[in-house]
Amino acid sequence: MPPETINRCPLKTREEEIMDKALEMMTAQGVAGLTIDKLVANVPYSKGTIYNHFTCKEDILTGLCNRSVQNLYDLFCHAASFNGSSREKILAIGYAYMLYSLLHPTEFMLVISAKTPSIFEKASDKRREQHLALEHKLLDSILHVISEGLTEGDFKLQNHLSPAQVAFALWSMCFGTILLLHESLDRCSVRTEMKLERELINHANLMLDGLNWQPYTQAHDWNETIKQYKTDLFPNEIRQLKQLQTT
Amino acid sequence: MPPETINRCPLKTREEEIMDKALEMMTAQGVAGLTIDKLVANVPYSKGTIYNHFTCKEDILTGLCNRSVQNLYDLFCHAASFNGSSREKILAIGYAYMLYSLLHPTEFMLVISAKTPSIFEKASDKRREQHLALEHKLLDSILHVISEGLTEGDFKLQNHLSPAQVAFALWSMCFGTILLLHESLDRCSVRTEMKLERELINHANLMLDGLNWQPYTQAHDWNETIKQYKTDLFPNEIRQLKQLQTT
DNA sequence: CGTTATTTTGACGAATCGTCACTTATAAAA
DNA sequence: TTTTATAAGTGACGATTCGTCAAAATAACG
Repeated sequence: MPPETINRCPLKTREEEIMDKALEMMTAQGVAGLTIDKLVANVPYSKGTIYNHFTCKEDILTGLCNRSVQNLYDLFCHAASFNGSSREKILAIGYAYMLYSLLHPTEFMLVISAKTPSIFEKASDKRREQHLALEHKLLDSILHVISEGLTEGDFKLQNHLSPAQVAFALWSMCFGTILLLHESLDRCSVRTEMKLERELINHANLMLDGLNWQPYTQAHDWNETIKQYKTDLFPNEIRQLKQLQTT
Repeated sequence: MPPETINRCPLKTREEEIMDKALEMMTAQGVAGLTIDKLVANVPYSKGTIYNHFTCKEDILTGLCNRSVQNLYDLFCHAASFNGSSREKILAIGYAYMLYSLLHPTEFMLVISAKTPSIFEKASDKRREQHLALEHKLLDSILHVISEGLTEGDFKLQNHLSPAQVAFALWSMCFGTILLLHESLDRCSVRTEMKLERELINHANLMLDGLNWQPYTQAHDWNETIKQYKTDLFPNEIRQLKQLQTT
């Protein structure tokens, strides 16, 4: 018999260990900098062992992506706990999304690349299913705030929009904005004049106004709300971010 | 002396020929299916000649991406020529963006991958500059419709938003929506219940309502406008799309 | 200790990228 | 026409990289 009880736990740790090192290498040398051979050299296991945990390189990437979505989910839940109106909560989720993309650029980019057929198709079924489940969870956390807004009467569904459609509208809008303005991407021509935080808030407010989600942009001091995000809701993340920017 | 006048023209043709074949291979076998060796085998030129036109594989991808942005620009201009209100024109641009992504999925995905540092950094300076210039042109075509809407009094700039910010808001929103709902991406968990055309129009209308861009969603028959897009503005594209879907 | 089941290992084959020394083609000069 | 200079084309080659697999190491059990 093989080592059962003894190895079950270390096995999980080892998987994390491999992913940690892979992420470290990618952060240092870009996605293309991750090489199985180099990874083997930086990890106390051999190539065969790595291929025992992951079916291929793309499987490692998808695994990292999943871990990332889980972390993002946790941050979304924290954002939804903001002590304020439902509109402030939904905006906080968008803000959390942005913070995450800035704090963990490599992982954020990974979430996109992992959606690419060339990567996703090669990943193992196990990690693929995991990914879909996690994504669902993420959307649910947004849906939760939406139903809160509905029950509190802060906005009404119009034009035959379902809550899921509203959630998706907000999500895709944040996603597009962050993606196009992300530092990790080589500056688009627009990038020069645009500041991510400002534009994200603008876009979100435009869409929330379009939804007639109270209070309107004009009827509230949103700068004050954002200040609260920074000081009360995400003080740790803001501090980390400042640290990151000075180095 | 080398062949000057005689070769200058064929050189350009040859470059197109190589890119055409590369695109064909990628459409058939995915982005990973494109291999220099395979490309050499499918083209009447040798590897050395290819490397004479392109510095590396990534340079070919960026070249294809640029060609794609140019085509998209042409489509945007056509959309902006729609015979209707400024809001109808701006919505037509979003619709054109979607049509393009459906008609040329490989090229659409390329526009994203080409923004990835691992690709963009390796491309030649020449193609990088070209890319930025093309992207600027693309944004300008949107800006043009925005200033039209402003001069016609269909909406007003509010909250200190500049025309460029409005253009960017609309662009990034369309981009995010199309990207997340694109067939080329493996279905997100949301994908199942969402239809690209419907959601794109929804999102655009939400944002345009937020901008107070007249006429409001409720005050106009947008289904009729979309029907006009299909029959009057993009009859060829719609036909091609139907052909594509039946095969 | 010996046997059996499992994990770990790294050398290997296959595929791919990009280079470079050499060949071919073309046009000006003799 | 022949020669020569220069550009363009070629494909064999070295260098990487991926993923496999037979053999070695390890652990449990009799």
